[in-house]
Amino acid sequence: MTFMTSPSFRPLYKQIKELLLDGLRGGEWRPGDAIPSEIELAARYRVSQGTVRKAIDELAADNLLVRRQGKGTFVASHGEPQVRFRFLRLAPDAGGPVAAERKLLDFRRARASAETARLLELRTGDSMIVLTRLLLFSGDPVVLEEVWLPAGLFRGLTASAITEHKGALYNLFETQYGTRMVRAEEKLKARSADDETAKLLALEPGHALLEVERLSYTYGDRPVEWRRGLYKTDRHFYRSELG
Amino acid sequence: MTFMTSPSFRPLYKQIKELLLDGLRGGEWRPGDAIPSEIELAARYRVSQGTVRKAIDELAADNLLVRRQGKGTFVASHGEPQVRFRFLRLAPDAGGPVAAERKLLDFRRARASAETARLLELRTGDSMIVLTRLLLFSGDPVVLEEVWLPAGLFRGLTASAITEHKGALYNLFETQYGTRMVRAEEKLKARSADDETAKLLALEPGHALLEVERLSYTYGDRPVEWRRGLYKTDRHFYRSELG
DNA sequence: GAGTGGTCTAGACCACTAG
DNA sequence: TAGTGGTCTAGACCACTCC
Repeated sequence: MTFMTSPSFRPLYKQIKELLLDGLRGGEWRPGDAIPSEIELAARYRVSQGTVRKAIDELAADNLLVRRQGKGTFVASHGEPQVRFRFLRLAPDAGGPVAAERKLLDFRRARASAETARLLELRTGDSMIVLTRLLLFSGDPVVLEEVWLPAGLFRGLTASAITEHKGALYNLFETQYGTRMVRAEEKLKARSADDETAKLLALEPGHALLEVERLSYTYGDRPVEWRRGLYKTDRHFYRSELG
Repeated sequence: MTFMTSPSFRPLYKQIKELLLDGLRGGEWRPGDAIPSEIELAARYRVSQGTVRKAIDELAADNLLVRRQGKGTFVASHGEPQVRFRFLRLAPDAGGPVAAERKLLDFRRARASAETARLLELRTGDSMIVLTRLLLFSGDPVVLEEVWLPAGLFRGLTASAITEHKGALYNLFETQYGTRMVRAEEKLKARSADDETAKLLALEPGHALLEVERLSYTYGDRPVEWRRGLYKTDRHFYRSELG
């Protein structure tokens, strides 16, 4: 199976990668599952093991799969602790563990504004779920954030499901609603606290806060969540790496 | 050449990678140069082309090398326009090109504080170069930053060399002083403008600003620059990607 | 056409994990 | 010991660039 006749040439391993992505999107293998072995996949797709390998390499580089020598290749999951820190970029000035307490302040339904609809590729007025929550570190309120989700993707999501869930929101989403957040883009600005925010974050109005807007994507670059967070950066900072 | 006898097994391609890194560190190939072809390197190191290939793959993934099909493999350089946006994460709210004007406000020598010395792995009191500059976008001052450099690495650096140089500072550093910035870590906080900053950024004192501290590294994870920037985020935002 | 990186294959063998 | 991913090789051929 070695046909590549230009023009518009598409490498075999890229095609295999697409097939594997289809399996991930379609739920054939779910977060935490092992996918078939390289030899098995090579036989299934009638290509050499090396070609499957290269496809998997790229998916692993994209953080969609995790290879474990001797054990197999697994679908990446927000259940693994190290993954959480890829999405929560806040770290304490003084080292030490980050044990966050989450307090759900509000849970409601709303209609998508023109702007929200545009970002999430929905129609204006589409039904959405909005939740407001507070993150506290050792009792100190540090993050106030609002999360917007398309209601269609999270049918049956309730406030108590969130408060009772242990672990990250993204873990709940992937285990209960089959939506895995794969990557996100954030836009940061500095902003002064308004009265209500100041009260919730236990600081004076006008205090400088870090505003973080996040658009999260699932497989295939489909946007499925929008967040706006206000971070108190008195004893924490946002870490960014420039490669 | 296929000896790998555990324990403390180190793959051949990792060793080749180290050898290539030595060449980069030592200046055998300079930014913009082509390195020898894969076949040539395979012959030099007595390994197969595939092994060299894997070493180069990793260096390319680290943004140290750039592959160009049909032409060769080149040492990454800050001269290429697309690289600049890997380090300047500020983008305008309304799209459009980012043409920044740079104004050097101050150029002086100083001694490393204990904190600076710790970060840059120097000794307290070591000689340093400090420059303060303003970045303007379409005439509007947006970034005020202070850059700390070990004087030993940048002998002969003058204010006029900086003001006369076209292109990014990092481009000047790599072409004139042989120090290429490979990656950086940034810590972000929100902060209120003090009187002097407010004046320079044309805003009122107390205005919320984004504070960005950057530690930049050259080959081999050696820290060689520390920066502190204050960003006006009224019409610009800092972009971050969570993989 | 010559030279470069890019793809694909087939096979051998090593390192790691688990039963 | 069997099965998995990881390394390494040798060789064939393709795509791209430049002369």
